Amino acid sequence: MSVPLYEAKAELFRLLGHPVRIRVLELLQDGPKPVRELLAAIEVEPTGLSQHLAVLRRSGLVTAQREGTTVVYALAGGRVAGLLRAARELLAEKLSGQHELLNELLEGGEEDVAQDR
Amino acid sequence: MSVPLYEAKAELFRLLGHPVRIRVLELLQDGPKPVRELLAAIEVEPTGLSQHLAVLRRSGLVTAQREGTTVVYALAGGRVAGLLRAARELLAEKLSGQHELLNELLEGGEEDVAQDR
DNA sequence: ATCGTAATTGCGCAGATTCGTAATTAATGA
DNA sequence: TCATTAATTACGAATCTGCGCAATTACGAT
Repeated sequence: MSVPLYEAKAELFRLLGHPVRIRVLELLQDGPKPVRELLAAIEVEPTGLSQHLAVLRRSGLVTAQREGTTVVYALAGGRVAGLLRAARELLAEKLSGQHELLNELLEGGEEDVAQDR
Repeated sequence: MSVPLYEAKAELFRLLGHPVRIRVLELLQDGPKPVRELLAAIEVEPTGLSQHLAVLRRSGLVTAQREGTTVVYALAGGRVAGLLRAARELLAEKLSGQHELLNELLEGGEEDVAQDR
């Protein structure tokens, strides 16, 4: 195999590492949408959106289809939603962890938390 | 909330978007490991590894603990593995999709694939 | 205290990403 | 054909990331 698996994985994550692209994917979870609609929902300029859509298209995460004067985008494959869900769960875990930590601090406990530094 | 959720999600993905960091997380899935061991497994220089470990530490994805002369890293929370698995599945889907496409092309079918440009 | 090893940090440079402006393509209607 | 709107691409400037080298911290042994 010419490209190690972990490189492909890193590449995938790197592609997802932008707010606009995340929002696009989330919006597309509810079904295909024309660019115009994405544009209305995501605070970004047309040219910027196009560029991010191009990234997602090239990577094969979404598909584009011309319909008359507009272009309709859709998720390519069902696994994208699963990945986004996993990310959401991880974030939830992390934030709740911080919440617990905050409580411990407020209660004035002395337990060492031993992290960072 | 000061930071929109989709920004946090994008940030999370961005953190994962590097081969070395992916490999570290994968290795840590089998349990905590000292830096020395990661270093032996990952083809990267000590200073580079440290920098990537620092990124993962700051983001709270891993924890570090000093044990005498070495430092032991571990995954912080079980959801990281789930995220990596989701990524693996997505990649598998994508690659198998390409495989099917290849077959269609070899069979000389005329069906339009309508993707990218 | 000094040395040696493990690991991290500071810093400068090369390369990649992102964003905006301007130019381009595609389709539709006058 | 010409004008208009939707969407994309080209390109340059500003910014961010990753990497290597040198310096630093932390710990244990002599």
